[in-house]
Amino acid sequence: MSENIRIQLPDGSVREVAKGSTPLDVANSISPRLAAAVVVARIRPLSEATPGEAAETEAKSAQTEEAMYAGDDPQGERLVDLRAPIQEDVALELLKENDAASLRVVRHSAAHVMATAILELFPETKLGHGPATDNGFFYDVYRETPFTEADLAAIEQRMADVVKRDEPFVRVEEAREEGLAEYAAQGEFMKVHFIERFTKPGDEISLYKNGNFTDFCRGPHVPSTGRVKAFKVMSIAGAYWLGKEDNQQLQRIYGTAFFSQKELEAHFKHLEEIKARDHRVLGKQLDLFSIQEVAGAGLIFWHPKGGLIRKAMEDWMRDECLRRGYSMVFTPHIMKRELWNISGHEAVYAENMYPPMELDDAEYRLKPMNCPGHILIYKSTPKSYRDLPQRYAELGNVYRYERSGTMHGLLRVRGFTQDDAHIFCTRDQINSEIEACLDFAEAVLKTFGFKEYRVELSTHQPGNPDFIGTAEEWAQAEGALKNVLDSRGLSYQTFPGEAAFYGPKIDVKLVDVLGRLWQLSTVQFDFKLPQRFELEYVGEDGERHQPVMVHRALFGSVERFFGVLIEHYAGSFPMWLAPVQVGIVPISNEKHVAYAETVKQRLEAAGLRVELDATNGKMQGKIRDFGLQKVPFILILGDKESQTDSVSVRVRGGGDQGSRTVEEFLSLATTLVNEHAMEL
RNA sequence: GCUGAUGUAGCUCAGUGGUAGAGCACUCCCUUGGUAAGGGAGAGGUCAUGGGUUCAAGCCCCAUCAUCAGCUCCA
Repeated sequence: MSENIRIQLPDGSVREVAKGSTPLDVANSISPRLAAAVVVARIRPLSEATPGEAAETEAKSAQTEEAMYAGDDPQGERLVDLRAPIQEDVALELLKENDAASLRVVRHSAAHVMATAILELFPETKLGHGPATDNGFFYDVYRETPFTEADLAAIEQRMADVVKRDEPFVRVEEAREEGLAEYAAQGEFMKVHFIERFTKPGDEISLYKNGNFTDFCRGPHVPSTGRVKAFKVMSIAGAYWLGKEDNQQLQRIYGTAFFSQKELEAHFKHLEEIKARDHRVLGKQLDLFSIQEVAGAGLIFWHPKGGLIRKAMEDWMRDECLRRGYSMVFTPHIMKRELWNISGHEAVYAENMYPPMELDDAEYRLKPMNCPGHILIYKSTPKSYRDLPQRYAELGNVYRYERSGTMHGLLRVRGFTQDDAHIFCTRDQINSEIEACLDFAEAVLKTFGFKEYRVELSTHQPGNPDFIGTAEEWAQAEGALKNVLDSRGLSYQTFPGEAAFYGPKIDVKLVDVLGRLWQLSTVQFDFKLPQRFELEYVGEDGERHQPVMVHRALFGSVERFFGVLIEHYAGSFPMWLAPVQVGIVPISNEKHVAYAETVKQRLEAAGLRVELDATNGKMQGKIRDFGLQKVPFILILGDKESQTDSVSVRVRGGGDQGSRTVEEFLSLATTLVNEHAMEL
């Protein structure tokens, strides 16, 4: 008895096909060319009332194991193989290669192709999991001996063979216990773990086979290995089994795949672009900063040009703090161990701190945070409710021990400068203060040219002793932060267990020009340190009360912010930040240096940062040098200019702009500086 | 901290056991020019550090340090 089901296509048309037909059948019935182009299908059952938009949460968590293996909501839409029989009325989308979901599928299939190749070449290897990632895919494997570069090349070659064989990916269902037994017999301990974790006794588990290779996998996959047309084995790195440091280490082999060689090449070009923006590379090329082996890892030397940029950043920050009612304070770099006992850092933060140093009869420690210092200032005199809020700001140098191997240019260091502030206020003032902090954070992002950002709320993990304080206190603090976010209408994600040990926090992560996310600003609520230090103020009622604290850093770390700025601008800083704003090139040293000197002086008198190249060389070379240094304006000065009190202007990225009088140029340049203009 | 790779001139890199190389940058000389590289000469290296193997080590072995790609952690 043949039963029919209804297939609704994206254009709204409905087809009746025999129950058990596959997406490929449907594609073939439309056109053979479509059937050849389609990669995977997305279906949504029509029978039940289906939620309109359900797919929102998927992207973010796609890399977690749960998301990789847990079944989709059967009511919602899901991706299926082209050969998966359809058993009910569905809305069907046939996804071709241009669909983002297809790319993930082909990458996942590429991971299987790689695993196939690995097992053919190195049969002793045990498989972990092999998901698609944002940029490609990886497969975690376990093997006693490490893979070498040559092994990777061999794997890549063998993958080409597997692709050439064009083996169909076949989905097979089998009893869970059967699968478990087989994998256990083969010593595939990781597969056994995954099956036990992601399926229940009595379940059918799904396996995907291509040729002789079988993998426990949820799918879907492209129809056959031949569809994995452009791929590359990229690199190898260690990864802990299940992400836990005390577990054994696996070898994670990274690769990437695309539908065409052209896209693969474009991807490598994109990687080149990212590399060209790398702040470590630009920091060297533009002579902004260095890290010196002889001084120690993770410690930054700011060179003169980086120093000028830092000064511009800090000047803006200090002015803005004063304008917003902060006081500037300064606290010592080392303080007695006793202080860190009181603050609780000794108890929960010691492993991130430099070891104590003995001085006279006391032990001192380098500060990893500025809060205790600011607290001591607060405590130094009695406070009345009339004094609150007290907002203490400091560009404080802190030192934290970071494990070797974690450092990364300016972005992850051992010594850095926090634009740190602590606000001591009454409970009534919490909302307005946190709100003001968020407003300040937005001003920072806007001023420095970032248009997009994300807000994250980090809360504690109940029962975890690393978080000091009672459940009530945490509930109150987390409630306060949520209130502010909600009342400001900000959308945010919540991360349980990510709070600082003394209180919950709001993090603002910015999105740079390449769409990358950076953790910078943080606003943290703290009820605990005021208790530990027994802070008080005298209220209107004449009684003693305890203030609460807000910790806030907006650059986060001046070093990290600088690193992000370098990459965001690719070293082409806007006028107000550029270390050299104007480069002057005399056409002939003999004839034009004198005039060039006078122009330089006039520009400098107006506060501009000017460099005159009077070295022996041709003007073309000097223009090139300033160009490579990404100087915003280059002025060419020759006979014509000296006779008319003018300058010939070249603008970064725009070439020759013709002549202006010195006055005209001066007013243009100073306006760009004063307005913090992003464009030249 | 862990896995893998790397460390040679200021920078980018070549150099597979037998007297350390290139380009750029630098110094000097010639050249004095019209919008992204004129020409010539010179100087510059404890081959990351410390051990070891060898008649002989930049090269092979061990350890340490640093860097890179990740894991873990984080501002």
